Amino acid sequence: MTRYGRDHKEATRRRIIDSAGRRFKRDGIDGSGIATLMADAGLTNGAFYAHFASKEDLVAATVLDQLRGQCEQYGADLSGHDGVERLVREYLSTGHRDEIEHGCPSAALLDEIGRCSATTKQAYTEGALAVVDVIAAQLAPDDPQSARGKTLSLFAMMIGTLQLSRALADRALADEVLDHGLTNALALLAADDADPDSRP
Amino acid sequence: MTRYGRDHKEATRRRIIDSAGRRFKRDGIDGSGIATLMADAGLTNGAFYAHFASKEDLVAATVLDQLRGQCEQYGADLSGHDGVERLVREYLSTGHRDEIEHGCPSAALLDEIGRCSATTKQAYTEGALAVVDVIAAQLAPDDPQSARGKTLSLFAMMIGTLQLSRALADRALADEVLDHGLTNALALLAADDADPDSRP
DNA sequence: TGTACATCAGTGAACGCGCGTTCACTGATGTAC
DNA sequence: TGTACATCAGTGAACGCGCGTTCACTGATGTAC
Repeated sequence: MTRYGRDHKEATRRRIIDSAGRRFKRDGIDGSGIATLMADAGLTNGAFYAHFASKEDLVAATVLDQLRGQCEQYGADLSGHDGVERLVREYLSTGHRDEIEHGCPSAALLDEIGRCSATTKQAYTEGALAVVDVIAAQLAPDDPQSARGKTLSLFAMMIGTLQLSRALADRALADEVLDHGLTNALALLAADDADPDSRP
Repeated sequence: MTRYGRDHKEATRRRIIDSAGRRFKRDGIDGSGIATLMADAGLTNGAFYAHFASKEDLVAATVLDQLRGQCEQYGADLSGHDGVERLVREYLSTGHRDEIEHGCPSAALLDEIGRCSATTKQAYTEGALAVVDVIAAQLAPDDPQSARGKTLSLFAMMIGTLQLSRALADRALADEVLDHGLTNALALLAADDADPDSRP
């Protein structure tokens, strides 16, 4: 039927999205041009529009794909008890901070995503909720919805902490940010949040 | 001596930095061109290099200026007891989220700053530390240094929360993120962090 | 089995445009006499 | 007080380049006979 094997084109599209994920996280969305993105995938610029309607279209597809990959990875990492604590420790590590292109897409791109089209923000919303649900399901297997608020805050805190650690020019201070972030993230995790309105 | 008044040029430089702060926060650093930045200040592109050595030079100056402005603003807002709590409530409000160009530069630009030159990251480091110190001094007037870790985490959490709220396409969910973020930020603020190593 | 044809993923040059940067020039101003 | 000159902040056109996008074309493949 198709001359290149049934899913040759689908595989190429996947290859573009995979390498674009790494490139976007490394150089930013605005900082990554079509020619570079295609060269990363071993192709030339002209082939791009056989796979995507526009750069924005690739951005939305890549953001969603990155977050789905994060879901799968976290789903595997979270097995066993203490799963979330291990995840938090891994997230707020110097290794994660220094390997941007293999790390969390939210930490690498969140403020840029806030400036993207509605379509991209919808893709982000869908993907981020899926990530949050994976974590919440581990925190409260009986009622994941009850843990969503805490999980959203934990997620936001980890993102901000990693970005801050990456933006600081002073290595010792950057490490200190991760350290304190870990302490406070674990405290948030351990906190009893039964009565959120009992503040003075 | 100088024909345009003693500080005419200095005033123009300030005008460029002020409007660049707003433009960068709105459109991103990569998303703001020299011609646009100069037009914002009521000038043409050619005059740019009489004030700055390069775009990076402007970026570094603007980042530092934005953070110093934040210091002054917070210094004023923090007066009186409950100052930090009021600051957190203001920061995690829908008003702050929806007024990016007048808001926190870290929330608008932090992941982009992480990709900037060492010079810009040094400017960011200096400015961010000053902001953190203003808050820490309010939390622990007798020993600000002791509150720095907690303040860094609070700052990171607020940045991540605002970015997340801005990136979500679902208004109700975005508001929920701010709500839970506020609850958990206030909990972090109220927490007794005397023994950070007493985790199970 | 061998040849003619249809398919279509990918090529590479070109489009107009805005980027960061440079530079010869303008023209309003303050100074000197 | 009036004129000639020096200063220099700002202008606007131009530089080469990379951007996102378009399109006529290539050439490897599978199908038909």
